Amino acid sequence: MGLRLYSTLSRRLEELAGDTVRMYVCGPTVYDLIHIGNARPFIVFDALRRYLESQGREVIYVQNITDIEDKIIRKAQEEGVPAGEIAARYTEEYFRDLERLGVNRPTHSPKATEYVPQMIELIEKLIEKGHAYVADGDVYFSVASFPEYGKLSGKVLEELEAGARIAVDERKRDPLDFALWKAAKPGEPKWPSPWGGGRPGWHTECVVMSMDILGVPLDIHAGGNDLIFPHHENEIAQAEALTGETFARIWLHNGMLTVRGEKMAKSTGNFAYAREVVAEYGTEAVRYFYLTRAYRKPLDFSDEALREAKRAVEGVYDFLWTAEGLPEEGEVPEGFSAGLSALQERFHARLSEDFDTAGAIGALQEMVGAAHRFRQGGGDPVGVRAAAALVRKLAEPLGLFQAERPRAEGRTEELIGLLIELRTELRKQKNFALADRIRDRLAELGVELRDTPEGTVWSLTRRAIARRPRGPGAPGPRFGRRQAPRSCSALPPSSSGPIGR
RNA sequence: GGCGGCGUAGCCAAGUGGCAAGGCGAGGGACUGCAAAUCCCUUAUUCCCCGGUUCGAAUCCGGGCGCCGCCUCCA
Repeated sequence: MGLRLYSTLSRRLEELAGDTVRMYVCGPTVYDLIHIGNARPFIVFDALRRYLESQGREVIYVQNITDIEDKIIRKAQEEGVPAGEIAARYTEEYFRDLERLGVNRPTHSPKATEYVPQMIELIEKLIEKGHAYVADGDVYFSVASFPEYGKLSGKVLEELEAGARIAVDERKRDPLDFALWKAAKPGEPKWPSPWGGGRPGWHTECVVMSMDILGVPLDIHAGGNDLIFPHHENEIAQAEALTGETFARIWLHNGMLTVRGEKMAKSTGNFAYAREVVAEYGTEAVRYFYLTRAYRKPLDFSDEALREAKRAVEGVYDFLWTAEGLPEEGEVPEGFSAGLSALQERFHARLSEDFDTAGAIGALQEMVGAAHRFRQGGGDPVGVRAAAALVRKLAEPLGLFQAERPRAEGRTEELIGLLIELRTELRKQKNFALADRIRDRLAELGVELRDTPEGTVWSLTRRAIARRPRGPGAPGPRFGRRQAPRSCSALPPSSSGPIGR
């Protein structure tokens, strides 16, 4: 099945063709833990990648690590440690957070510091071609030398220049020119270059690393929509001024995560660390939260929204785990099977049109509902199992609904079985008081009993699975304003699991 | 001011020309000893407003209103 994606560059849907997809997604600057808003592109584009792979395509997925940058240097100075130590620490934490978010590792995770010689080479070529110039140990890209500047963001040079917000730097020939190379100030990390010790500018690394690993043109270049200008515009300018060829065919940009309508950002303090949110609601609730909203639209973060996502995920698991306990013999009636096929088609149709994960998940939910009704109507259990298997298979690329039912450990299962046996006897004797007491006490212990026509079944309760190791009155994560980001060591140890713990 | 986008039920949200998906919540009913789960019914005659195009518009066009993002580091 084909796939059309909305490209920021052309402002329309573009067919993504080819058996191999070369994809580049802007990664983190490793100066602090990522917040939950940062996680949006990681989750969404990871899901896209996995969907493409499920279609049988090969995806080479590159995501950079910006490990040298002003914020890292500032943090290092604050802590009195080398910048490299800060970068190494948060790089490691970043990969841990990806795991917590259920995001697969990129095929390549190049670091900026590993590409300094190549960046210098690129800058030299741009100078040779007259697109860049040296000023006092800095090197700037000359925006005026690239007539197509502004084509991604839709900006017009003259209007940008009229803008009063652009800081005027005496060394620049034009206020819009941007730094390719920054001379080091005393005490700052530096690499040798033809223009003296310094470090590369931010916009250059993505160009060099993507071209080195993937070549040009990229099939997909993706990131948050706050990167459209100037970051991605500047990437295009450098890459295309250098090669004269299209840098990336399709530009994808996700919408921002907001809090009460305002963009979540470190600088405004209205953020929550990704790992805190995962610890509170679980990996899948977070993914479901993101994937049930079109990736290009803004999405408002709140406790309520995450709780809702969590309940929805639990509902699906309830279905899956129940269905998978049903007998396997029998045949799936054709009518029901056809209904499932229609929903499966809808699932793919939705995804193939600008990766509408929300619409696709709607189709999965309908499968769940249809299966419930089928069973209620006396349908063959095998049909219900078939529906469950299909939901699992289709949701796999989305990183949802893959968890197995949690099992009790050791002899616990047998002991629970014994209690159920006794309780069944009590119910026969109409001793409901004692029977209910067993049920209530087990519930307190996190074991939920359900009396069905086929007998009593039990499960570790969704609520118990979700139970947090904190007192009932303890505060949850704070999503309000926060003054200073907390250090990593102040955070609780990592936790993971299919739907929280 | 420029550029881009958004406005669909109590809340979240899909749908971009042909009877308004889905989720969460709420109310009523069935089932149950009671629960839980599930099922059934009810919760948008209508998609921010006003015009226009069309046999037909939430969907296209024009004009408003409101909100947001970018224009500075930013996923």
